[in-house]
Amino acid sequence: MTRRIAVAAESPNLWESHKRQSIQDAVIRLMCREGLQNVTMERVAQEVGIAKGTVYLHYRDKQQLLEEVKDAALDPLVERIAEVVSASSAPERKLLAYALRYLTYFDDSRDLFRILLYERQMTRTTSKRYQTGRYRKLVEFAAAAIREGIRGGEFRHVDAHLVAAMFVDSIVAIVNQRLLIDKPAPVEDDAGLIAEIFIRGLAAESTQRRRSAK
Amino acid sequence: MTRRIAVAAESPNLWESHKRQSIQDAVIRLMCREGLQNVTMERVAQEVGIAKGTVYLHYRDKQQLLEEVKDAALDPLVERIAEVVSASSAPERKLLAYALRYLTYFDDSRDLFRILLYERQMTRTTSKRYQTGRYRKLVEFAAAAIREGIRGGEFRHVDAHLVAAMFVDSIVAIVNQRLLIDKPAPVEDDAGLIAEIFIRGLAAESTQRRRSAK
Amino acid sequence: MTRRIAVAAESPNLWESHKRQSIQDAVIRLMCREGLQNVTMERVAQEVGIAKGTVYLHYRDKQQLLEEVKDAALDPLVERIAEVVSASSAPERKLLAYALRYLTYFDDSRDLFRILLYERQMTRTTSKRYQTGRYRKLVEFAAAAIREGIRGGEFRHVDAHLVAAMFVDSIVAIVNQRLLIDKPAPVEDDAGLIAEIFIRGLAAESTQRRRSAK
Amino acid sequence: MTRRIAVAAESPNLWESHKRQSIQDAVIRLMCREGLQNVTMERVAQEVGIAKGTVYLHYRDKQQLLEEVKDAALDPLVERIAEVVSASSAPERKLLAYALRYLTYFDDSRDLFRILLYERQMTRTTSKRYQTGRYRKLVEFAAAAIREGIRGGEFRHVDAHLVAAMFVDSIVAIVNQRLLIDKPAPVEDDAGLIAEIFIRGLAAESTQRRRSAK
DNA sequence: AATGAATGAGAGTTCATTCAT
DNA sequence: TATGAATGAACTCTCATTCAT
Repeated sequence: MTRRIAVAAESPNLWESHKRQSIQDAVIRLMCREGLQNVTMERVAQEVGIAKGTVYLHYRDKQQLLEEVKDAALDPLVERIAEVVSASSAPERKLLAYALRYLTYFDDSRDLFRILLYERQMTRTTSKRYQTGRYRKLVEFAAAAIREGIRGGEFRHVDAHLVAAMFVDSIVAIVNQRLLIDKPAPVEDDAGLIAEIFIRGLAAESTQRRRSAK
Repeated sequence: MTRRIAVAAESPNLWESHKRQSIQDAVIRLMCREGLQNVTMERVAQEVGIAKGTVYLHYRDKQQLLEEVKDAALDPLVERIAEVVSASSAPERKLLAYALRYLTYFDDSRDLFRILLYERQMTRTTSKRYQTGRYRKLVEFAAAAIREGIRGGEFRHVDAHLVAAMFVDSIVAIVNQRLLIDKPAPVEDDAGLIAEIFIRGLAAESTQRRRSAK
Repeated sequence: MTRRIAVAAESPNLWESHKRQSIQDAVIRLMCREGLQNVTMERVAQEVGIAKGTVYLHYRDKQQLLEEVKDAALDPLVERIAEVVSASSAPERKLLAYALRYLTYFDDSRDLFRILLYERQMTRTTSKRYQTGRYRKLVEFAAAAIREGIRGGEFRHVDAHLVAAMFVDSIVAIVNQRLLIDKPAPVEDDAGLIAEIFIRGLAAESTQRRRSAK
Repeated sequence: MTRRIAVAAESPNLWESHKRQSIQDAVIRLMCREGLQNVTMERVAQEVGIAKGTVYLHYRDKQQLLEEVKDAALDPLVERIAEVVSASSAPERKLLAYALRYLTYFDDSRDLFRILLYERQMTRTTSKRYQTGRYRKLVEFAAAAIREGIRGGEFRHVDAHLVAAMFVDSIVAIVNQRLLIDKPAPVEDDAGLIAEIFIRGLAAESTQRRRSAK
């Protein structure tokens, strides 16, 4: 998993950054191994092998730590999705690429994201950022692609935002299903399924005809 | 809302059942009014008007209470959805009815379900039951309808279970969007949108042609 | 030391009151024995022989506990002084009685009051109540007596409030001196000294003459 | 404000002395600006612009630092009062001069002295030194003047030490009142008031007559 | 059956002090 | 001499759970 923290060229900050990293890693290990409930500052410190007070040298309080862990884990996803949407490909390709990247990203570290996204305290902790932030962004990215399709005549006139939410959560549903299955299909297949359902589901009449005429 | 507690044939247990009911109601009132965070055993007892210790006469511990509240709130949904799927209508109608009932159900008491389903502690509490239980059932119901459509030739050959998961979480996505919007569209509209996306998305080539020829 | 807590006629409140009393007593014992610094909730509970959590059953937080200890210790003083001032005796007698009661009151439990009044945390804790409250009241009582004397012609025209403050703190000074001395003089003597200094110090010219003519 | 630290004849210690000075200044700035509560070793070091550990090179611990700050701030007062008392003027003039210098001294930097003298932690910190030290000295100075007056026949036979304590705390009372008032009277007026009360209060019968005959 | 006072482990947080560099 | 990261004990407060009545 790639976690990126703003690291200026200064060397001491690099070191500081390493330590924050260790703490964040400990949080994640703890989350995955013992559940969010057991992520106490004491345990975190213990896990890193430092004193409880030392954690407070790097993070103002627990909430800040948790937020940063979440951000570090999810921001790259948002960025990667943003790339997809700002590309110049057709809306249909965008939806496909969107689903593909999403699935790929989560496939890398399933457990972590399940906790990060679906454990309550995490949601609480960052609810504001999340609701107005990441999730909303992800939905908006999808909505943008859909609107583009509508404008271009490929898609029917639908409430793009609503369908975008469906699209995003459909991906999440697949992420979850993949978590439950021992040997899930290749991400490409599942991404293809999602994209196809929505592309067809959204297809304008004319497109449908063309499609069916193919 | 119909809530059923395992009641053996004994008559005095009816009284017991009443009391459990009061406690559960108190939990729900508290959840909606003050948030899950403030659902402490103390407050629950206070709300019912009994002593804290008395709650433990009816529930082993807090977790059991919370689980039962969740079950009581969500089981009726599962039942109502089950009815839809076991009807003899066409798969397309079933998906529509499914989405409609789901949305309607949640629309009735938004706050409660938001907490019940998306607050972390609730998820934690019942995560096992949920994953192997209710959610799975709901997905299976949708999958059944989809398989039916596939067998009947109306739907393409897809992984019914996967698409069913997408379908269910798409509804959840809409439920969530409706929670964020002040004046959401009529449930019928949103249910229609969901159903249409998936029906079209799933439509077999032949069906597509027929549809587009309409 | 008499501490009085509003005790209604109800019996359970009496019991509750007893327990609060025990806790307050423990606080006082701790203060005197080991200093305010060692008055932690843990130690207090230990001293009473109860659990830390139990203290919080009776007091919202530490501050409330400390405030109540202070109030319980000092309110009676204020009441007793209030009696003196509202009597119908001559201003001179009032000042004497004032000093006497003050000294007597503190003489009963020296250590306690030293801490209560002069330890910083106590001042902090209750600073608002104190500054606008008890101390101000005590000063105002003395000021009232002085104003009365001014109106009656016995005292010169002075800033009654300022002199009252001097009067009160002079008493405190004597209280403190008594705390430092092994065998202090009888309170009556010291009270007499204070009263005489201020009565003479305030005496109007005419009064002075009369006095000196005696 | 002149602060003098015991500096032996060694020259390198001059430098040491400078650094202690900076630290003490920082403490005072911090006290006045943000309150005693925020005087942590961290903040002190920050304020000086040195590392926290460096502070411990100059002061054994926090308590020692605070004590020295207090000493440095109050010793000059004691010295100035000492001058007054050792002068050759009449006892009445001495009391007036005493009060005047005292008030003037505190009037210069009210906030600092309020904290230094009345914040709990400071009192705690230096209570022993204070009681047997500075305060005692101040009282003794006043007592000396009073005894002088008694010997000279101007004052009545009273317990000089006790009245001296009253005198000093009366001044403190006025200092405090001045701190609470927006626009206090000129120090001369208040000093005059104090001195007059005590001079008259102490006046021997003969003196009283002379006075009233004026 | 019902009570509710008592418990006590454990949470997050602060800060004076130390010590390897 | 100076650093400042690290420490860890101590603090206040919460709350699920127990148990004598």
